[in-house]
Amino acid sequence: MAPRARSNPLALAVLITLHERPMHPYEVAAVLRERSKHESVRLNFGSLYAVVASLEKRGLVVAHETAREGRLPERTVYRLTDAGRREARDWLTTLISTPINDYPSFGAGLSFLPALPPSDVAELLRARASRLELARGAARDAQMKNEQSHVPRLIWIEDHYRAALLETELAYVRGLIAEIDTGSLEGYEWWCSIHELDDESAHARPRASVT
Amino acid sequence: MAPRARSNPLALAVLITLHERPMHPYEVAAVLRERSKHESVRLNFGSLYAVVASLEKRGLVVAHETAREGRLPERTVYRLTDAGRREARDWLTTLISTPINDYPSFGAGLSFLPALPPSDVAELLRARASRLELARGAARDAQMKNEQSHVPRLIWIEDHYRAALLETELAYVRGLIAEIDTGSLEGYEWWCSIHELDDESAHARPRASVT
DNA sequence: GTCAGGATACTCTATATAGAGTACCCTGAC
DNA sequence: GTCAGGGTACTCTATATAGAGTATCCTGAC
Repeated sequence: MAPRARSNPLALAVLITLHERPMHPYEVAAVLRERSKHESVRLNFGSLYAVVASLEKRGLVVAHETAREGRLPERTVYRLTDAGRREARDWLTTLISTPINDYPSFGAGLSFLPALPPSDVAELLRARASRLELARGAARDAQMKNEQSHVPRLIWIEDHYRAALLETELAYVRGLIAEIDTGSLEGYEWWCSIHELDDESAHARPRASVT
Repeated sequence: MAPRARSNPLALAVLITLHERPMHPYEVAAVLRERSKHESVRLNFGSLYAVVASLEKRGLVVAHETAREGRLPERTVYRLTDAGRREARDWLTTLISTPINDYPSFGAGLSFLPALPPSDVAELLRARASRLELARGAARDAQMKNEQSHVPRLIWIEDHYRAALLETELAYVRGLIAEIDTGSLEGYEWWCSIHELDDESAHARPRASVT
C-alpha cells in the first residue's frame, strides 16, 4: 500500500458506501450525511473529490458511467473494484484491532496548562465543563430519538462510544477544577509562583520553563 | 486570524516553547521530545519547519540570529513577538475552554462495524483490548517513574487524562465484546443475516446497506 | 410571475503535511 | 585507524486538505 494511503478515513467511508451500490461522489456524501456518519468522519466536498480521485488512481474504484441531467454538472458514478473491497475490509480490520494515538486536542491543551495562570485555567475549565454538559444533553436527546424510532443500537454504536468518552472527560475536568480550587494539585505552588508577576503590560520578561 | 491558522497544534507548541527563550527549530523539537510533548502533539521535521515559516509569515515569531558550527547546516534562531505571545495565550485559552470533535479513528471504525461479520469483529475487538492493556501497562510504568522521581502531577497531567480515556475505551470494548458473544446486542440478528452468505469467493454480489 | 433560498454537482487554489533525503559531525568498539 | 551508528540541522517534493467559488435547478411564499 502506498504511503499515507490510509490517512483519511473519508476514503474508507467512500469504499464502504460504494459497497452497497455504485454512486457518484456527491451522492456518497449525501448518504453519509443522512446516516450521520459525518459526525464520525470529517467530510467536506473539497476533500471528497480528491479522495475519490486518489482511490481511482489506486484502482480501488472505477468510473462506472457518467451522466448529466439538464445543464447541471456531469456526474461520474463510481463502483468498487475487488481490490477496493479487499482494501475496505483490511483497513477496517486494522482500524478496529489496533489502537493508535489520535492526538486529541484537549490533551495538547492540558500539556501546556502551566503556560496560563491557575485562576484563568480554572475559569476556562468551568467553561469547558458547561459546554460538555450541553453536548451531553444533545447526545442524550439524539439517543432518545433513536430509541423511540426503534433504530437498533448496533447502528448508532459509535454514539455510545462518544458518549462514554464525553462522560469521562467531564468527570476529569470537574476533578481538575476541584484540585485547582482547593490548591491540592501537586505543583500548584510552583504554578502560582511562575505567574506571580503576570499583568497586562508584561511582555518582554524572560521566564522559566513553563511545562 | 487567517483561516486554518490554528489547525496544527505543533504551532502552539512552538510558540509556548519559544516563550522560554529564543531557539532554532531543531532545538524546539529536541525540547518538546525531551518533555514527552510529542505524545500530545504530532511532531515531525517535515511539518516543523513549515509551521515555523508560517508563524514567521504571520509575524508571531521573528528570526533572531543565524549561526553555524563547523560545516553543519546553518541554524536560524527564532524569538517570540508580542503578537506571538498573545496568539499563544488566546489559542491555548480556546483549546481548553472549547470542546471540539477530533474525529477519533476508533469512532470511525465503530461506525462501519456492520461491514464486517460479527464473529470477525469480536476477534478484532479482543485484539484491541489486549493492545489497550499493553498501553495501559506502559502508561502505568511511566506514571510510577514520574512519581518516584517526584515530578509534580501538574507536569504530567495530560498523561492522567489519556489514562482515563484509555480506561474508558477498554471498558467499552470489553462490554461490546460481551454483547456480541452473547448475541444481546440490539440488531445482532440482522447483522448475522447480512453476512450469512459471506465466503472467500464472494465479491460481486449486491448487498443491502451495511450501516 | 418572480424571486429568495436551498439543493445539486462539482472545481479551483492556496496552504499544510509527511516522509524521505542530505550532509556533516562525533563517539567508541574493534 | 576506521567505520558503524547515532546525533545535528535542516531541505525537498509529492500529495492531502479545506474553504471558497461556480453554475444550474427547483420549490414555495408573496
